[in-house]
Amino acid sequence: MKPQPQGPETRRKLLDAAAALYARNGVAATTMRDIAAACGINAGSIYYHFFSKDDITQEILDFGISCVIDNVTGALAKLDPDSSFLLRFRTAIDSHIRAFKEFEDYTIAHLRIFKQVPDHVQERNVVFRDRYEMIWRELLEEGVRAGIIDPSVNINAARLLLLGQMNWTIEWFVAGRDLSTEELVDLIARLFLRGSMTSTINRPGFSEEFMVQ
Amino acid sequence: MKPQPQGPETRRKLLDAAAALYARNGVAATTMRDIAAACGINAGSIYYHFFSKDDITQEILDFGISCVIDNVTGALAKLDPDSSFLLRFRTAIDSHIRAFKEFEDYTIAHLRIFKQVPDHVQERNVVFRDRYEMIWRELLEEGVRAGIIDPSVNINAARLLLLGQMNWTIEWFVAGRDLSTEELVDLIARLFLRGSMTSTINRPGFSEEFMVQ
DNA sequence: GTCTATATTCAGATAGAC
DNA sequence: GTCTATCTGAATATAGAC
Repeated sequence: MKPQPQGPETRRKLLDAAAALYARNGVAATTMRDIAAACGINAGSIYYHFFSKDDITQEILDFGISCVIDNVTGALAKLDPDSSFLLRFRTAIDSHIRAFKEFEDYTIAHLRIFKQVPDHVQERNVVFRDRYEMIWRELLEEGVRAGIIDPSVNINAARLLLLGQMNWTIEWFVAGRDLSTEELVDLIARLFLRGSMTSTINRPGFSEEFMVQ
Repeated sequence: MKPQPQGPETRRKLLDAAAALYARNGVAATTMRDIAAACGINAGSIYYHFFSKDDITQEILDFGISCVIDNVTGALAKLDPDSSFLLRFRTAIDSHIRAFKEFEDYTIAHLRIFKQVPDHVQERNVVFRDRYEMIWRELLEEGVRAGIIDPSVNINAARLLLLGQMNWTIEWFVAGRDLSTEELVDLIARLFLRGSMTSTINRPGFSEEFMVQ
């Protein structure tokens, strides 16, 4: 079953509407009246479903990351237990990008508003963020153990660069416009693993010469 | 001379204060009273220097990208005219990352608030954004012509991935904490050009096998 | 479970004194 | 060039009817 925020119909419609508005305009610029209007009810009625605006914000942030965790974890779990690191890596990228698309109002809201919400809301959400980082930390360590990723690479920084690159795709990627989702996933995996150089240049030994100032 | 927003002292102090507040809290959550208080004046006095809040926002967005353009353009111009693509590429990354740090209130504000400002403010700012993308477009095309970047790589998408990766560093990179700026720049250049694989695996021919599902 | 009505606070912006 | 004072609209949240 497709994951979704908890609760009855109207409550979920309110969250969906709020997520879309947050993603587009930010939290402070989104009013309770806007959220209510998008669901055809009045602002006062929201308070039957939620304690406060922060309460709504919290739920959107939490779902915006946990839906990605579930999608990536699920995709990796479905793989053959002894599938290669390369397949697992590509699967993780693929399920990350597809989750961002499938739940885009929540995931975009999550990324765009995180730094602009009250501290106590951020703090509760960090638990999810840490859990997600751990998935990627373990995956990259697996790549090092498998002899694929060079141990000389700072994999903490590399992980943050990789995730940042994927997160930023929400700002420009529109599936099927110039690029299919599959092509995007392939390119991200390729750049991270093999880079962009031609095969003839990208040979053992070149690493020592190529960065000399 | 270090670039900075135009105008007399108080005006610049107001912009500096507004940029810092925008970067931290977003536009809508930043009040004219907040900005004024950070400069030790009253809210009404701001209107001697600016027409409106949007006027301030526009100037912060425009400077937040033009300072990066100036820094990168300047760094590339200082290079020997026949320096290698590899040096020019690393220099561009280096000057981008350093400009983001040097003008961080403006650059972070730019990236965080862009999608949340009125359309007419965004539209005026897009001129600068396009100019910056052009610098990188030409640089990557130069890499293809030099035989360094594989022509099979979609360089439009690769450019957006690279810039996105660098932009996202504002969310996690603190110079000197786990990583120096130079190490970050090296890693970004390395991953984009050579990837993360070990030299023994990353040989010609491997490209055909490694991505099979 | 949603309504109307409203209390309270605070936003952006203006006017005119100094 | 900055001040004080204030207009006007709009925000979150509450209360009680239905």
